[in-house]
Formats: sequence, structure tokens, C-alpha cells
Amino acid sequence: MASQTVPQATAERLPLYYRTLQQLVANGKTRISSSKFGELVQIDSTTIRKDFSYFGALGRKGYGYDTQYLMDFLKKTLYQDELNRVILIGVGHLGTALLNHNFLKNNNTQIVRAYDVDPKKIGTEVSGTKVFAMDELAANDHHEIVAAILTVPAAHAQEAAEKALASGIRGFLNFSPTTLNLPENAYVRHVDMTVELQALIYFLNHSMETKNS
Amino acid sequence: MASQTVPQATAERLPLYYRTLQQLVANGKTRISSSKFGELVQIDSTTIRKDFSYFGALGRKGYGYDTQYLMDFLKKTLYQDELNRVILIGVGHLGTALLNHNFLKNNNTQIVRAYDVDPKKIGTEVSGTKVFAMDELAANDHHEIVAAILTVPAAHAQEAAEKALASGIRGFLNFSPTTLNLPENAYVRHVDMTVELQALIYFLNHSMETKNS
DNA sequence: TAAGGATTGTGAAATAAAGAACAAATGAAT
DNA sequence: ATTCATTTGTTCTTTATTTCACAATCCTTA
Repeated sequence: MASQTVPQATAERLPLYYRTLQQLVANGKTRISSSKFGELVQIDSTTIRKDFSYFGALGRKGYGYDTQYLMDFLKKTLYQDELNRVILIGVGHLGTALLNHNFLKNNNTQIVRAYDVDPKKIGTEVSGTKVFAMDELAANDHHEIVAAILTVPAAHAQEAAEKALASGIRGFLNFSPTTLNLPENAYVRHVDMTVELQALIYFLNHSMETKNS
Repeated sequence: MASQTVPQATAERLPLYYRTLQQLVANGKTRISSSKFGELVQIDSTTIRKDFSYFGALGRKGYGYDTQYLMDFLKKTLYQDELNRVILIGVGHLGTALLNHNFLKNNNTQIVRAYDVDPKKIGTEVSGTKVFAMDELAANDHHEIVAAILTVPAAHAQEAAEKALASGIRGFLNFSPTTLNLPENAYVRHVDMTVELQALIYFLNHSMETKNS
């Protein structure tokens, strides 16, 4: 199976490839070479060809890649040909922003329900998504849910994640600035603006010495 | 200089180390071993010791690391001992959420001004930050600004980044789902929820075959 | 249909990162 | 003071990722 051999680094680039191909197809481009594509995504063309090669021969020598075909292939590979249902935990500033953001526009993803502790928010609807009480989280049936988006304060993230886990959710997109301690069968991706900003500042301050090209 | 030898992977872990040390200090812990610390951040203790070793001998054999000392060291290393001024471009749902988020709480970062094209937003204040017209962006003096946070629609991200660049900004935290094409002396970090969510779903669907531990 | 140019797919080499293992040094206990 | 357990800093090994180089193949055009 491809899944056993596809390197992690490759898998993490697939969404970027997919998004870029969506744009190309939308713009009417029917074919593209690995070098042109590499310029678009700012990744070496050899890396791109090797990435694709893990899934077989997706291109044609002397021609390049058919954008529509490649996009459809990645769509399936990334499970974007089916609706991905997620829940959102924590309807604060960031949570509300994510609810207002229409994930369905370019992504087959839907936030089907939200959870919060605030009685003022419970029972309301934010951008078409109903807000439920946090207490219901662990009790609800979530085996149709692929992931939980965590946008709660750091102090409550672990507890919230455990409740979601108890309801059958194994995937977490963690926006809370804390490391989650979850069992092996759970999978967490961490999005941390603070970390990104600090890393950015660090590299900016060190780029003068290292970048001499 | 350390900057020439610190691997990229190490540099990207420093903010996580720093945040975790802040929590330890806040909780009154005065010392910690690399193995205990490793459990907290979920990184192998050898990796942690090696990461620290690039900056010299920060610990004491048979004792571990002094949390306060290590935190202070990372604070300086990450330039968190000085105020980092940033601007925000695009006062939509996400931009507003970031303005409402108090960066100064745990981070020495301040969003000093925001920019938008919407006449209804220009001149208003969001959470204490004034919103200016996008047209003023390129003309303003931004050499005290370390980075721009981009929260505009994908179609306008490149243009907005170029204006910010023209005003003297070299660092970008890009939340727009598009690849920015900027000169060598600019540095971009991309935060893309869609990419993260797709990667998460991919790994979840492949974890059964690969994870057998 | 033949020739030439373009471009992939892939082994092999190079680079980067992570992990194992352990000597050296320190702290703690008696 | 001496012993013993602890834990770092670091060398060496292993693994992962990127890049190079080029044969194989296909497209295009005359």
C-alpha cells in the first residue's frame, strides 16, 4: 500500500499541492510541468516529482501533469471527495471566526456543531452552527465526526480533548497554546500563532548571518 | 555565532520550550530534567539536550536545568525581552479575532495598527487598535514594525504583502490560503487551517496501517 | 514517420535530523 | 570524605529528507 511508504514530509505537502491545483484548474490551465509547479508552490521540482511518484506514475514524460487528473487524484487521496464533519469546541473570538469562515467553499468540511461552557452561548446559533453545552460533549455520539477543532483557553484544552476522545473523536486540530497528552490512537495537529510569530522573529533576526544568496 | 549552527528544526522548537518553561515557572517548579521536560513537550530527551547544547552548557550534570534561568535565556534568544510591534492586514472574521486576542498577555507582541479596504471599518477601533485604509499601507513608515499578519482573502494577499514590503516590513505571518511570492530578504511563515485539517484527515485515515505500537 | 526537444520517474549521493549510548561531572546521602 | 545515583553534553549510529543526474519515454513538428 502507498500509505506504508509515503513519507510524512510528502504527506504534509499534499494539501498545498491540492490547493494549488484547484487554482490552476479554476484558471483554465490544463497541463503543468513539475518545474513550473515547483515555482508556484516554492518547492524544488525534484521533490515534487518524487512526492507524486510515491503514488505511481501520475504524469507523462515530455508532457507534464494533467491538472484536472492530478487534482482529482489528490482530492481522493486527501478524502476531499467526501464531506468531512468536524465539531468545534470553544466559541470564543477565534472559534467564532472559524465558524464564520465557510469551510465548505473550497473544502469539503463542515463544522456540524459547537460546544461551549458559557450559558449565554449555549442554545444559540453562530453562522448556522448550533452551540451545545460542554457537558453534552462526552455523552454525544460522534463516530461520524472525523475531528475536533479546539479553540478553548489553554487551561481547559486537555479536559476538552479528553471529553471529545470519550465521544469517539480521534483527530484534533488544536489551536490552544498547550501540549495535549492523548493516547497513541489519537492524532493531534497543533496550530499556534504565538509559536509561529516567535519562530518568525527568530529567523528574521538570524537571516542576515545565514542568508547570503 | 550560534545562529550559524543552530539547525532549523531546533529553532522551530524553541518557542515551544519557552512557553512550557513559562508554565513551569508560573507553577513554582525551580528545576527540571531533560527527560521530564521531554515528557511535557512530547519530544525525546536527547533531542532536547542537543537543542540546548547548541547554545552552550545551559544545565548542570546530575541536577538538570534551572527553569528560571532557562526561561530567561530563551526569552532573550527569542527576542521576547523587547516589545515586538506588528501590524495586521485584513480586519475580517479572523483578523478581528486576532485583534481581540491579547498578544501581550504571554507574549511581548503588540498589534499596533490594522489595515482594511472596507470604508465602514476604516477609522474605527477594534479592541484598542485603529483601523487604517489599505492605501496608506505602502506610504506609512514601518521600520519599527517587525512583521505583518496577513488575514486578507487569498486573492489580495500577494498585493497586500507587497505593499507591506514596500513600507519596510520583512516578516510575514500569512493566514491567507495562498503562496506568497516575495524577494529573498523577506521571510514568510504560513498558517493554513485548511492544510492542517487535510493533513490531519490524511494521517488519521492512514494511522491504522502505519501505527502498530 | 523521423528527429529533436521536453519532461518524467528513479536510483544514487548528499544533507539534515533524530536517537542510542556513555563518559564526565555533579548533587545527595551517609 | 566517600560512595552512589542522577543527569548532562556529546560522539556515533541510524533514519528521514532532499537533491543530483540521467536513462526512458513521450510530445511535437516538420
